Amino acid sequence: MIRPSESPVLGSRVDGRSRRHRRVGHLSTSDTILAAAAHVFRTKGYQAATTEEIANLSGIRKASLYHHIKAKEDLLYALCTDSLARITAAAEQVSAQGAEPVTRLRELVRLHVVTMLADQDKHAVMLTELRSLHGARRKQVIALRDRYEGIIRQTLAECQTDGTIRDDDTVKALSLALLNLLNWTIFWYKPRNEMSAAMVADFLARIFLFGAAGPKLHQV
Amino acid sequence: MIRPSESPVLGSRVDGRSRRHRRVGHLSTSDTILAAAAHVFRTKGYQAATTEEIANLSGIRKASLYHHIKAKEDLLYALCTDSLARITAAAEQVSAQGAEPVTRLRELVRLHVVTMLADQDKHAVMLTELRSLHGARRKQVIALRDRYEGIIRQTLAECQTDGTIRDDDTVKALSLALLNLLNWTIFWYKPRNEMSAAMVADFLARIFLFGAAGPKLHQV
DNA sequence: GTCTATAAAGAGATAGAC
DNA sequence: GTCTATCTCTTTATAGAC
Repeated sequence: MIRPSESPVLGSRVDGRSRRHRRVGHLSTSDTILAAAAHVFRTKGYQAATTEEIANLSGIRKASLYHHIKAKEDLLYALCTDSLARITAAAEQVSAQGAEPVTRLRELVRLHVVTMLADQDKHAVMLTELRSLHGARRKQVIALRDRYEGIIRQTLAECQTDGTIRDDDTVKALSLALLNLLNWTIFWYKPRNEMSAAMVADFLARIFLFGAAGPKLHQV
Repeated sequence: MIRPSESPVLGSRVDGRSRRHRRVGHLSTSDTILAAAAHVFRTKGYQAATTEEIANLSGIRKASLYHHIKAKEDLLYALCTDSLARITAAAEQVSAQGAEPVTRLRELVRLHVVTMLADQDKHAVMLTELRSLHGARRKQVIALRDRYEGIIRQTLAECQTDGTIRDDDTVKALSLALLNLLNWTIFWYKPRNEMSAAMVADFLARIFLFGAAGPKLHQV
């Protein structure tokens, strides 16, 4: 049974051997289903994705799916919380480093882009299929997202204070512009791109940091 | 019957009086249906949007819808071509002006953002629901989109030539970054925002132009 | 834990009256 | 041009055997 707080991330399981039936990449059945769901949800959208297609891609029959989940929406919820839990945990580590604000901001951008592009299916689903999640679970995912954005905004504010980012724009406007710049990448980046995810991240970070530079950065 | 090449844009009809049954905002029934479809497609996604809900929002019954369209997908196609035809026509006018490249680029950004935010439902559908359009019509919409992006890239290249945009980034990378910055706005901008659409456009243009500035801009 | 078979509901589209 | 009624197909989810 896939439970929100326990849902593992693709490729994260190392103890696959304890399972009776191993699959390609050492994923448990639940993990295989999650990966399949992410792929189909991303490609066709949540509503157009059928449980039958997810099952087939997972190597089982449609009915067997319901041994692992209670409803199709469970898969969406698991993917969203998984995506956000991971990226938020990493961002909080960066924030706790105590490095210069602008250095942390660069790291947050890199982390955001690299994490997002390392598992595009899952993060694309979180970013674009949230409207198909309903009730309390939708609110919960939005709260997780707000918490993550809070880390970005806090760092931006610190950059304004030390003069590396101009302070005549609001933190809110700056964070929206930054997330604009980063998030839309999910729609066009292909792993076989001439640029690696890290290169894309640094390219976008450079545009933002020059574009929103404060007095201090100009002296460098 | 809603035909792709004839589908009018919301609010554009001035000869509404020639219709027997006028509606709020002087929209013909076909226009009302298009607006309703745009709204429901955007809110729930194409697949989750039911023809019944579109009909109800249009003030008619589900079956009456099929006097105006042959299939649900017609609505998606009409919205996509409408969105792109309009923005492309305007962009081509800007390009024909003969002003300085960087001035034209600023105008293109303004046009892009203001047009997009003036009819968010329609443009959001074009930007995010394309995967639900199939066959030849999908290809056609992609071709329209490529043509529009071609105008942006051409202008960016001219900015590189005259030194207002740095030429050590590829035009392709720059255009992707610029469209990142502009397009994601559709997900968070609300008309009641403290910033007008034009202000958002100028804010984003400034970030991009400073962030990707070439040697000439630094002398200004 | 997976299977076949099927229930139950939803939704796109059509028929034909007015 | 809109309506009521209905067809038909798809899809989520369950029942119960193995």
